Amino acid sequence: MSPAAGSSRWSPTTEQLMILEELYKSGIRTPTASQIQQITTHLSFYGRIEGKNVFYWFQNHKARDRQKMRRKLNKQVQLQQQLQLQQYCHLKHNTSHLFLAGFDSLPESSTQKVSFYNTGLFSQGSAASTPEQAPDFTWRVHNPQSLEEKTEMTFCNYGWRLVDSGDYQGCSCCIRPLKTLDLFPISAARLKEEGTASTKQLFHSMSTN
Amino acid sequence: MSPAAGSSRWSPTTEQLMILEELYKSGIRTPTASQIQQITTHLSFYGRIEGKNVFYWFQNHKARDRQKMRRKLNKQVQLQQQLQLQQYCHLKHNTSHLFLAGFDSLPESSTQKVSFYNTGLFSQGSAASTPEQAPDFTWRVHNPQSLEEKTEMTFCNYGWRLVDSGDYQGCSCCIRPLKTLDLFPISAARLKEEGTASTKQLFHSMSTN
DNA sequence: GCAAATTAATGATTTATTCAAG
DNA sequence: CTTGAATAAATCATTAATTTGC
Repeated sequence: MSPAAGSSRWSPTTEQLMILEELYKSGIRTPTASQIQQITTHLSFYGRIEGKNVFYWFQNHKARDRQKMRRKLNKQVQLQQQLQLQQYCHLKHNTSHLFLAGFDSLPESSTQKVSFYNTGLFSQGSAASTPEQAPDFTWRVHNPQSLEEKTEMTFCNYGWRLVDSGDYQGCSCCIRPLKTLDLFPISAARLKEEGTASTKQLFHSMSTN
Repeated sequence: MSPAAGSSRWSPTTEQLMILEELYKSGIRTPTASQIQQITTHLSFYGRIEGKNVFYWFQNHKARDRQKMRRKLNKQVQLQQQLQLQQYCHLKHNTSHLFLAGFDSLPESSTQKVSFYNTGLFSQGSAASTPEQAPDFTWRVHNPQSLEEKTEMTFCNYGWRLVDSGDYQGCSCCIRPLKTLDLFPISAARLKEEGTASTKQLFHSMSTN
């Protein structure tokens, strides 16, 4: 690619990335238009950047973070399920003279719900974000006092005018009510990616031991 | 709400709506930023309107149109399935001395694919759109010659500057390759809304005849 | 070492879903 | 119930890592 002409898509410099991650860690998830503008302005010191880049970065980072967490949770739950299954099979083995043949559904907790936003990753963040090795990144974004203020714009779509509302108002994600997601009966799309091993699979993995 | 202060959300005037629908019928689905700007400008003659209103209108209209069509298609297919099922059952009845008991899957075509964009609703539109009762709507949007030009922006997100590229370039939806959707093995989300009746349901509906 | 070829990350777009005003 | 607005999920597309054969 031509070096100066800029390639077709933005790729963040190391510093830009560090700052963005710092902001994310500090609790920002869906920055308002004015937040985006300020962030863009500050980051443009380290290289070419537009508002939409910042917007997309947060959107993608949030989504992929969630995705990562889901996968992790599912792994845990799968392990737990396997354990339960083994216990169950053990019981079954010890009492095989009483009942026979396989079973198709896990005994309990298959439809257990887990609070998604309560897992700590989405914590308020106002507590710390100690700038350990943060370089010349000195502008703070959290303004705990104004957490009550409703953010006038949380999504930044076509043609929104940037409304300068002074300083940052903290992350909007902290205000909205917590959501709970079904952990187990998951949409087909999710199943595609992090499909919780079916009982059949579990059986298979066990039989090969 | 206060009358003059503007209610919380835009509600299109009759004329604005008519024009928007005319544009939609003419083939526009995902207008570019410049298209949005021009449309907005023209529509603002009939009442207060912003670019994002136009943007959202097309997005929603397209989505709900598709949804409507899906429902219609599914109804058709369900009927067809029912017919097939009845035929099958008839055959089954006439040969019931040969095989026994119920079946769980439809005999054929359960995984048939159907071209979604080929159903006519998404037709090119350059052919007609005769302005039947279109009032003072005189500005054309289709420019068949420049269909080859790639639209530089198809989605209009945060902070995109409106790039004035002269006139309209025709709808981008006409350029992209046709997509085919699985008609039958459908995502859970779709199933929720327009769930094609399961064999069980079909049986039930038949048994109540 | 070093490109061509694969694969993994991730920026950008589109589609689906949800919320809420009227 | 309809529909404007907003968000989340899925998908596309390009770039960076990484591997592989020389």
